[in-house]
Amino acid sequence: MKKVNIKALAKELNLSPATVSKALRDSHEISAATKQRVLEVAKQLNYAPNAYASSLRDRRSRNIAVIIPEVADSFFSIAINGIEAAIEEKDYHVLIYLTHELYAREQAILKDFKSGRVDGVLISVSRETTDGSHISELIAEDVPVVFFDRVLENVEAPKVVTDDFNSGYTGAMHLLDNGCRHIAFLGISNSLSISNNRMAGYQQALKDHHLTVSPDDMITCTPDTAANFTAIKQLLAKENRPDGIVASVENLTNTVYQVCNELQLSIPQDIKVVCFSNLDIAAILHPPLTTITQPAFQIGKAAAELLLKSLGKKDAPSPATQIVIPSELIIRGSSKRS
Amino acid sequence: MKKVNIKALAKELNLSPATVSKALRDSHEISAATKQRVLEVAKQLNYAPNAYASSLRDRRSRNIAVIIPEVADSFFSIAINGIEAAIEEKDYHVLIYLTHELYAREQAILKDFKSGRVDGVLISVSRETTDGSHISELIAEDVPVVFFDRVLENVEAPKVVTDDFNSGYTGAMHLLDNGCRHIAFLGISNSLSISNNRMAGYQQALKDHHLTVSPDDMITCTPDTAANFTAIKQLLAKENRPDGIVASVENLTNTVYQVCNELQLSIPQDIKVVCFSNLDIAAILHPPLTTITQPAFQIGKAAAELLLKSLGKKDAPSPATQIVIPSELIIRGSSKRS
DNA sequence: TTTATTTACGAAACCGGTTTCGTGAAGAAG
DNA sequence: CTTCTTCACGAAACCGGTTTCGTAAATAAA
Repeated sequence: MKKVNIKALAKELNLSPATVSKALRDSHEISAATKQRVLEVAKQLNYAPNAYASSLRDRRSRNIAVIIPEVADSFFSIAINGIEAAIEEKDYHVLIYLTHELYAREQAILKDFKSGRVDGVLISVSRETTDGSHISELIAEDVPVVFFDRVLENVEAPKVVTDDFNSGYTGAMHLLDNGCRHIAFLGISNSLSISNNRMAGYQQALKDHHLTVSPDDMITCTPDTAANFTAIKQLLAKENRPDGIVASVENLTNTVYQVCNELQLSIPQDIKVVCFSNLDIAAILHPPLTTITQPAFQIGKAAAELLLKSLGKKDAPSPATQIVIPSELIIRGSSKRS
Repeated sequence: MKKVNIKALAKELNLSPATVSKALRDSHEISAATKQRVLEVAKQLNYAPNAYASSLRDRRSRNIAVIIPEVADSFFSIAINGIEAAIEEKDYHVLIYLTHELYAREQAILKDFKSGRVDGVLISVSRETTDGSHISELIAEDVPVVFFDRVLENVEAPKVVTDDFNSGYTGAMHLLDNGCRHIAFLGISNSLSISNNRMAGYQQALKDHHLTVSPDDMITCTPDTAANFTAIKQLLAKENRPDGIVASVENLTNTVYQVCNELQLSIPQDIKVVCFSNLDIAAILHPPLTTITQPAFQIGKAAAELLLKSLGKKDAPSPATQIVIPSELIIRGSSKRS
């Protein structure tokens, strides 16, 4: 089968490409009879308009990009569903891009978007990202950007986040209430807002309990699982080891449990654990994991809705817009009072 | 900042767009001095070529599509990494599309690809997909397609799969060897090759042990978790309930464990469980889950490599190409002999 | 010195739709 | 019967790069 374009279609119909185009777009200038003829033959010939030609002419692609660090994290996979739910039927395509937590890749992806490849961007930045100039540049080129979850505070764009400070506070407070007196915090970055805010909440909880915050108890984890294992093991093997852990991302769960296993520390007797996580199987872990569950779907949806508004150009949200959707502490066995 | 296109750039340089274009593409017809000038001014003006214009002219987009049912499944999220690893540096973009297990959506996505939006497609079909005409039509339009994991046998296109029959056989055999005599199978579709092949392997294992295969013990699960819960609960609440379960996809793990929990059946004493899964946290479940782990990364990578070859048009793989990469049984607590 | 070749660049066509503008014909208004 | 609209459609420009082809100038070969 050959490529049947609008010209071929027009020839078949003995009409001009202009007329065919208008008929397909249901223009009022075309008679009902002609429209029907065109539609019929188009279907019969299996005509599919070239998306790039339209994009070129319209100067818009009807594509929006979702940039996330990784897809193997239930927060992001659920957030994507929220995004798609908002975009649904809006005649936009959702393109998913993964940075694999690499700043260089994030830069490269955004750079490519300056060319008009997408009409808007939803982004959750990588762990490595500290500088937001690549994002600001994109915004300067009139490509609307909306942050979700992992935001850069100093870039002027709408943001949708959860209440990271409160969540960190609540998580640590929960452990304190259950008897912990020496709590460690596992972050994923020194620059990332979510990590810092969650840590700040954790610190505040300690302070409110008149406990000192020790830098040794705050570890910054990396995407390297083996390295995290070593670091956490070192932390928990210390003489004066923590009796509680607040882990700031889902992917640390496995490592924490493995280390405890290896060190023969039993959860929650020896050490209690709270983890930011959206995994539904948290409930069937050994022991079931107490989680701070983020409203992933709602965050994705809200962010997409903001972006759609920005695209509408009608009532574009202010760059200062910040939507905060609270997380929920779900108490399970891993933090049970002994 | 305005959109700076090649014309504006040419004007700034006092050159023609043709010359600028050639300079940017490092054509031999352009002098080194001019090339450098162009490059400098292009960078200075922040010039980014319009991807759609190039695609239109070249009649290729340098995009490839990955179509999967869901991203919240570690098989697929890992497979994506494999795909990206193969595509890396090949100057192609990877676009991820989700069908959410809906045939209608799969059709809609593929239909859109007839327009030349992507140069090739990697697909793992939805549960609902039985008819492959939407895929055949795409192939007929000269868009190369490669199946991975969830393939349609009767569509002529290269395929990359794991040894589903053997895996089902091995999983069931493992349970039988550990004392099970009444094993149930949880599938996800009556038409999907992976589900059927895994089930066939399971059946063969039973036959080899001279056990009868009962239709009542083979459940077809849906994307509806609640419904699955009910069905599995019904199965396990029967008087003559199974003493072993082979679950054909990762997402069933949670439900199976939850049902056992609710029915107070302990794993593995009362019932042993094997599940197809790539979850690394299988090891920290309660009890640790025996899995059949698919080579997700390798499958993704191999599929992408086949597609790249198809795009090359040089040594395109035969449509009959079928690569089989074996899965691995990882024995853990959930199937331990009592 | 003449001819052949190479070099470096520009004009214009092209990819495939969309849209503006113009026009002939039919129908309505005067 | 004339004038004004409305209707239905086509020619051509356009979106932004890329490529073919042509050409003037510079250089090399004869």
